[in-house]
Amino acid sequence: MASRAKATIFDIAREAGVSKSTVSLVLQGSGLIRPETAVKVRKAIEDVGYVYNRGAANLRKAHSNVIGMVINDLTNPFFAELAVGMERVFQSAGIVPFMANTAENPVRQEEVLKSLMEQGVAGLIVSPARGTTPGAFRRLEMAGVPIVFAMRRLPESRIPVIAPDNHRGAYFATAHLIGKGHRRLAFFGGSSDLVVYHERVGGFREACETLGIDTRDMLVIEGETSRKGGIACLETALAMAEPPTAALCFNDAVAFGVMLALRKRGLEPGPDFAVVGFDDVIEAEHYMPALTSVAVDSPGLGERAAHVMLKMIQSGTTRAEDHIGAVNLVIRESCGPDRRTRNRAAVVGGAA
Amino acid sequence: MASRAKATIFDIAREAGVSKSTVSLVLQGSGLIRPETAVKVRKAIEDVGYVYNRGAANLRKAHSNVIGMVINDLTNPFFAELAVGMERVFQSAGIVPFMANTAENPVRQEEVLKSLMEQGVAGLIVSPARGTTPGAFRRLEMAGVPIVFAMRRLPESRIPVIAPDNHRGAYFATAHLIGKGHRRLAFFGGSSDLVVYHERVGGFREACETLGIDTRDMLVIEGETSRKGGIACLETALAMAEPPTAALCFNDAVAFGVMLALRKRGLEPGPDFAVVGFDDVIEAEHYMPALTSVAVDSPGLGERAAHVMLKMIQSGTTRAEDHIGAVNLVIRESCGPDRRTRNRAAVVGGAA
DNA sequence: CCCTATAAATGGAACGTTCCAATAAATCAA
DNA sequence: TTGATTTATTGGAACGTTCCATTTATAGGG
Repeated sequence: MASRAKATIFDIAREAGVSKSTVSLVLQGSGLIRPETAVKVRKAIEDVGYVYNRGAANLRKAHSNVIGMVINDLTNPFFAELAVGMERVFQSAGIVPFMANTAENPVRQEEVLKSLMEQGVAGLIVSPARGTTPGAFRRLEMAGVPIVFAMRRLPESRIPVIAPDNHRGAYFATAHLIGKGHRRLAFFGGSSDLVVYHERVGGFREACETLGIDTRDMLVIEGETSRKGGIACLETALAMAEPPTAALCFNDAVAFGVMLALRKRGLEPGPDFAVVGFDDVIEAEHYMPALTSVAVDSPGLGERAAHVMLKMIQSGTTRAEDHIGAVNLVIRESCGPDRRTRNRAAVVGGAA
Repeated sequence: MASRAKATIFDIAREAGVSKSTVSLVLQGSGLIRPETAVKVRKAIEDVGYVYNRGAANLRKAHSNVIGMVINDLTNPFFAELAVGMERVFQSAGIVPFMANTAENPVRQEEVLKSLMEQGVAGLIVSPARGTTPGAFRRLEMAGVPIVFAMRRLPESRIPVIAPDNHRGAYFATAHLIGKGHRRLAFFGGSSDLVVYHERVGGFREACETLGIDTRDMLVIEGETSRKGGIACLETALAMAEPPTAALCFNDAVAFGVMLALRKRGLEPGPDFAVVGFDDVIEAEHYMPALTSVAVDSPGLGERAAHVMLKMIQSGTTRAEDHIGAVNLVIRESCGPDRRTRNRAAVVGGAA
């Protein structure tokens, strides 16, 4: 019986022979209602095809149960997994989060945030777009909306962050390369407008310095964080007078690009040039050769971010502790000619 | 200056020395307001840190500008791209769509749909989860919410569908294999609870029959639509007395699995066993060997779906034409030992 | 049988907007 | 000057809910 105009609690009330207040109480599962009455009301709800108007409710209720997840790049499986991790915990909390993609575009991000604010979100988990200005979240903060950053942080912000231990991951990976005997190393890809970049390069530098690599033997080449960027980085590096023999890549996409470019030049990734990735996406394991990479557990970080968010909402605060997630260097076949570990994946590292 | 209680149009009105109605008009960009007044109001809006309450507005306005996109699997880049295509269109229409992931779970999907309805969506684009029951969208339809299916359809539904020409794509791919001289062919992966599966298998069958392949020489093996599924299919096939020499795979993930399993057995994908994928995800091009696959242009389909949705909303209808998108067989290196086309990508086909 | 305590149900105001009808001010034609 | 017309602005009701303060019914104690 689809009536054109949508039914309200008044229609249900009439149908069930009670008052609108009673219907409201039933809707909220209040124990104040006599069970038989509740049954009667629920039947009426079913009969008239009623759909709850959350907008109207929120008008009165102070806060909504809507949580927004703002992701910088959904086509990157890495971030998609982050989103999925968050969804999992919200689901079990009975909340349906809304996702929006910013496609690494700060302007787009602005629109998305505005829209979510207007929608009256109870909280926001954000993986900020590259180039986000420090003031982008001012309005949200002013409005007292709880915010959590995931995977990425902003330079000078007091908003809590859930992110992997980039520094340590880069350190482990670099140490691994040095342990394989490499003495001239490169860091490929990424750009300095990302805090993550500085953390990873920082880990790379610290490992080099600590383990006795000369400053002139460490090479940092910025580039796109994509296959294309990886290809470009390798070209640049190999064009040098004294090229590096190994590279830590900003992420796995860059690493795939590097391997592709090596092949194109007739070089074999691994024996001829060692490459390590970062993020450990699913493809890393299935690549030829399988890519050694720093695993960051993005679904786990997503879950963590969601938990922090729920706690913030529950306690009505806008502050929370940062959380730096453990990383693991997953050793596969792409780095160094060490035949002992060839064809066998091993795990070392494991940060606090 | 962030006042704890959020500002309303009344606060702005007081601040600017006008009435709430004037503020409302300014907010809607009405031309009825004297420009100087509008300026004054806009300044007040800025000063008090006002955020528009869309929920309250929708209460009055009949319909919201919220559009929901319900995706069955966001970690699959194929569907993520679909979503991105849709977003692009909505963005340029000034709409921020909300995405939700159902993770191929009909129960989850039910929750998501309910939540979106309560939120008062103006329209819904859905890639339904596997195993969705025919009645899952009844309430939405009753409520008169415009719905479009993308990529997937439901068996007996009158909801408009935007999907690739699966039948023709499978036909082209199969014809290509037969053209390479293969005479015993398999279809790998997928399961019959998906309409897409029947379309693709249908195309495969038709090509075989039309081009003179004996029925006993065409093999259909169901399986998971993942790498793992592909591996399993190949094992099954090669264990047969008279194994096939080529396979069309349900999607690229299955194809990757098949290639992996071939390698593990010391066989070279291409020369030793031809494999064709479906969907043409980005990795297909970069794989070793590069995968021949049926390209379906998912962002394009997403855009199309979004356009159809906008038109439905605009015209207040709940009906629209189906749209079957063109497909292209992108020939790379993974099928058949034909050296002439080796290392060169070529495009054939191109459906209406 | 009355008074009080408890349980169940209810009416009204409020939430922040939009939109219509109405008013006030300014302009114009005669 | 007067009435008609146009231009800007405004108050009030309505949207669908929640929640508080009441009311009504039911039971218990003396």
